[in-house]
Amino acid sequence: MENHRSGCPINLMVEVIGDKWSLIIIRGIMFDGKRHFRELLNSEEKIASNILTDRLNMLEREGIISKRPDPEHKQKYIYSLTAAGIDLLPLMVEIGGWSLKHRRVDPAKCKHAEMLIKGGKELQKEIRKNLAKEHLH
Amino acid sequence: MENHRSGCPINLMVEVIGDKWSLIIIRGIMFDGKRHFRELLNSEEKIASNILTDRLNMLEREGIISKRPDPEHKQKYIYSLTAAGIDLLPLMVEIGGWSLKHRRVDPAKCKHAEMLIKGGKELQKEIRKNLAKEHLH
DNA sequence: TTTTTTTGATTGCAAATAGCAACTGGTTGT
DNA sequence: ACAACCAGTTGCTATTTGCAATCAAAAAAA
Repeated sequence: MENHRSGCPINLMVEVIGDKWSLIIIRGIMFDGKRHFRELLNSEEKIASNILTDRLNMLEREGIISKRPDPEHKQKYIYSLTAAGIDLLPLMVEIGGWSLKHRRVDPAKCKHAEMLIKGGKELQKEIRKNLAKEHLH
Repeated sequence: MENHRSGCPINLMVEVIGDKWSLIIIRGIMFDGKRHFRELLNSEEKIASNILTDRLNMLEREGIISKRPDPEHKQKYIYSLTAAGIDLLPLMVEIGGWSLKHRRVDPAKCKHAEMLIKGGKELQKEIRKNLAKEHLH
């Protein structure tokens, strides 16, 4: 049985991705085309391998990502976004926009964010379509 | 000096509100009209008073909320959203929308979220205006 | 075939964070 | 005077994170 602090929408989201790593992992899969454990491990923020293992399992259990064996490489797994994971796109865009406005971001690290803000809803729909094609198998 | 894991917009947001409580506190101030320590302490999720103290100080230091003495009550403080805090409104709406769609929310706890989704951009602008009036002193 | 490298993890331990209950000095209403 | 209330602190335990070393299986190189 699941035991939640409350059934409030904000809280239920926070209980899942309210930590220091989940959104970093989702960012890697969603925007950086990272699909393998090792690629995610090499993020700039230097996530530890045990934490990465833990979060990938959690995100899979929560229905945000899915995992399947890589047919091209017997010891690799391919991590994909589920429909729920892809639906986090607008949220990621909002986060990017807010940080762009209110944090001292590194301009070199904002290509995706700037493009997504400027591209508006149409670009977002385009990216959404691509994500669906590449992730929903 | 500030030491960040990276200058990426997603990461800089996660470093601030990537925990189990910050967004719960912001929700209380933004949607439930909570302006005093005691009101925030009585959230359904039962935040501990030391954590609340810590997060309020952090959110103030990060420029998301501000704090001033309550003129009507010498031992109370009034917590307000800053402009950056108010700019989190679209993010909160996205979170609500996502949870409404992908989590098993408690219908009784979704009045705000449902209203904000259905109300669209116009309602959001209206609420934004009210927040500005009540919080930016 | 043997060796080396790479894969997604696991382990052990220190440090940081969260959770919990009791408590504080000061303020307020009666 | 006094009980209730205020934001916040303290002391303690439990859980989570950070970090480095390590693992067996599979793949690549020799």
